[in-house]
Amino acid sequence: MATSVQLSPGRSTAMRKPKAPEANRARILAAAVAEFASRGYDGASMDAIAARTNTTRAMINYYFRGKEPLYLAVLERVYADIREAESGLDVENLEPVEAIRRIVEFTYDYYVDHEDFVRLVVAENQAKGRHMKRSHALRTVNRPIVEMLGRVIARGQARGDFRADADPIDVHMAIAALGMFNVTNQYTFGSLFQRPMGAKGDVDRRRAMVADIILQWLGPQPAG
Amino acid sequence: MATSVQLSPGRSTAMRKPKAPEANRARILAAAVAEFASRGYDGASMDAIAARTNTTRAMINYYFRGKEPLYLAVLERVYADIREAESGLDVENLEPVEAIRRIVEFTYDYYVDHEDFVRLVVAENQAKGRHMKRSHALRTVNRPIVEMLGRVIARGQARGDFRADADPIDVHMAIAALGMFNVTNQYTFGSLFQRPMGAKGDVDRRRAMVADIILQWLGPQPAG
DNA sequence: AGCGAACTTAACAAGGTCGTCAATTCCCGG
DNA sequence: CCGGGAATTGACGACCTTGTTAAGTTCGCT
Repeated sequence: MATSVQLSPGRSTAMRKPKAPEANRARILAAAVAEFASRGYDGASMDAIAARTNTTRAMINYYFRGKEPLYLAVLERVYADIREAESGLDVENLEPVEAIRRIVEFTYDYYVDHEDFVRLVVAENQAKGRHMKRSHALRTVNRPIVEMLGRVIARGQARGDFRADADPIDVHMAIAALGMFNVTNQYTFGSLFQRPMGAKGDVDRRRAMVADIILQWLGPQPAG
Repeated sequence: MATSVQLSPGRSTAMRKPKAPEANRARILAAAVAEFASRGYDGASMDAIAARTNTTRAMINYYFRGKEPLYLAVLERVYADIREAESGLDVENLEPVEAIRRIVEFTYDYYVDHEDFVRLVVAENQAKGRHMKRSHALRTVNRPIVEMLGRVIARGQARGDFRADADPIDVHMAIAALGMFNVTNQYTFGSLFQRPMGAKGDVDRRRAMVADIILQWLGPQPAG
């Protein structure tokens, strides 16, 4: 909408902080995360982001260089966040089965608690990874968690807990698929029998269910 | 005011269409499916749809009543398609384990072969089911497949093939989650180790994998 | 204090989108 | 042949979007 805000010079704006370079940047980025996650790339409006931050569209273009670079910064930000959260996982000292269970539960909870992240990932996939291709940093985000899984699986195989042909990437994919579906498809799927999903659903039960599915599958005996 | 799909009131052999009303309607709808699936609701352009059909935007608004009603018609169309395809599944005469395997394989293949459907479902979920709520027909689309699953699972439980607490909705959710993930997340996930997914991935291997996961989970012994 | 640079604001221009309306063509039945 | 209504066209108006630019403000440093 046409911003027809007329304010006398020296009134309310005078009380504003003199300078806030990095703080403003961070605030804009946070608002952009919310807006892009909520409305997608096309649906998101620079004015809406500006409105969330008490700044103007021109200022956003001053800090970032436009809509697309801002969106890329958003993607890199949320991916960096989950990577850091994953790094806090300490599973090397757990027995393989418990380690897998912890990884599954962490991943499941992270998706439930960070719906913005999930929505951004989905949006980027809907865009066929168009923007992601331009960021080299986003190419290897999944590697740490897969390597962690690989070490745990190898330990489990050495003990005979897991089947010999278990593949870390397949396992990660199954975990992510089952964990994300609750969040991503909660509207079309939840309409079925009014069964709530996502954060409002039966989180505890479903989290245990996903862990059971993965562990049953990883078990030593191949499919009969 | 017959705004909805109202055909000729009586079936008369002599009655003929003045021009090409239904043919154009169908062509517009098909183009709209492709455009909405490709670019999402906001990203889709009515002019682009018109361009795909050698017609004009005004004509689309003549047949349908605007962008949103058209989008709803698209949703109802693709959901009707999958429901009809599912109805062709004949699993009542199969043994429970084989029946589950067939259902999984059908669902998996349908997603791979109908990426448009999957993308539309994802888009609608990203929109928080905004448009879907207005269509009463879309409220019960998942019911047939879940009921089919319920009958198969009940048979399997009676034989002792499946665990007693298996829930059809949970099973359907797991199948859908694993099947959709390949298609929906192929870009962000496929970038990992350049492992192709979706229709270009190792379809046969992954399809069998999903069936194994489901059947292992359904197996009679609970998680040990 | 004064200067340069960072920061902020308001306004503009170009482009794109959608829905509608009056006018026109086309076909069919009388 | 001709009226009438369905089908189709072109054009208009209102709205929203983004990026830029020129002017103003504030700050840090010398």
